[in-house]
Amino acid sequence: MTQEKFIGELEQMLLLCVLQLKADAYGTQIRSFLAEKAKRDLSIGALYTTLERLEQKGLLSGRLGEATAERGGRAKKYYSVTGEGRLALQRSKAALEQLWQGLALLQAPLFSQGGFAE
Amino acid sequence: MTQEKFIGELEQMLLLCVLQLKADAYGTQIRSFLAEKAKRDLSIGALYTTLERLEQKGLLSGRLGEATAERGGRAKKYYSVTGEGRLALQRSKAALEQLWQGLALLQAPLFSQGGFAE
DNA sequence: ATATTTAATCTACATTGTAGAAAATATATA
DNA sequence: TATATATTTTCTACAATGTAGATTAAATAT
Repeated sequence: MTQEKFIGELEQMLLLCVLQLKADAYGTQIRSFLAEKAKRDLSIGALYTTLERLEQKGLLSGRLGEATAERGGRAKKYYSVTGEGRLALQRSKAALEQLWQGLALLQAPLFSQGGFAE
Repeated sequence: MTQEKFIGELEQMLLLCVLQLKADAYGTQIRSFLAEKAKRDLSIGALYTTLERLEQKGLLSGRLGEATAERGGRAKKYYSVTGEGRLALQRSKAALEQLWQGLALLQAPLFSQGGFAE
């Protein structure tokens, strides 16, 4: 298979969250950020499973933080996006941009349900 | 589950292809279009399976064309994006735009990892 | 010690992505 | 009119990604 693989929709989003959160990108933060910005609520399991896979694929790299919690609690695992992760994001973005090119989705036809107009 | 579902990456792309191709959106065309614009090569099976699912979910609607082939062959199945399909696209786009907000991926850090130059 | 808090891991299953062979259906031609 | 050829879709099976909730881990507070 000569073609490079595309990453999934959620994978894309989590990578972006990590980039946005910079030094503060760990599980719970990422989850809140995604919910706030993208209106996408993930279960704990969905979140960590995907982060773990991203790490295994080499698109994210994680390191354990020391216990600097205010009230207590387990150590955080901080993530950052690798070079390969950034490349993957770029590729996805470029592809989507090509496909959106010239489309005016917000126009009238959007609400004309079922027809074939445009 | 109160949250609306997100559609997959490939689903997104196929919906966009159908929009772009307008009156000429059937399997083989869609496949070529995707390959050309997004550099994403799908097998026949991957293509039709996804189109079928999109139809079942009500994001695409399909109708059989009459046999107007030049040389012969089976009738084409033409697709168009439903109102719901357009909504789904908008939602995906909005979410991704939010997450990309302010990121300058092409800057220096992208090339600071081992061997990912472009 | 024991409760409480914060965060990550584990286990299991559903949905989406992928592939290639097979089938359907038309035209061309011997 | 059989048979080859072309075009396109359907079928079957499996891999990767998405999803959830219970459980575990590890810290602080009482």
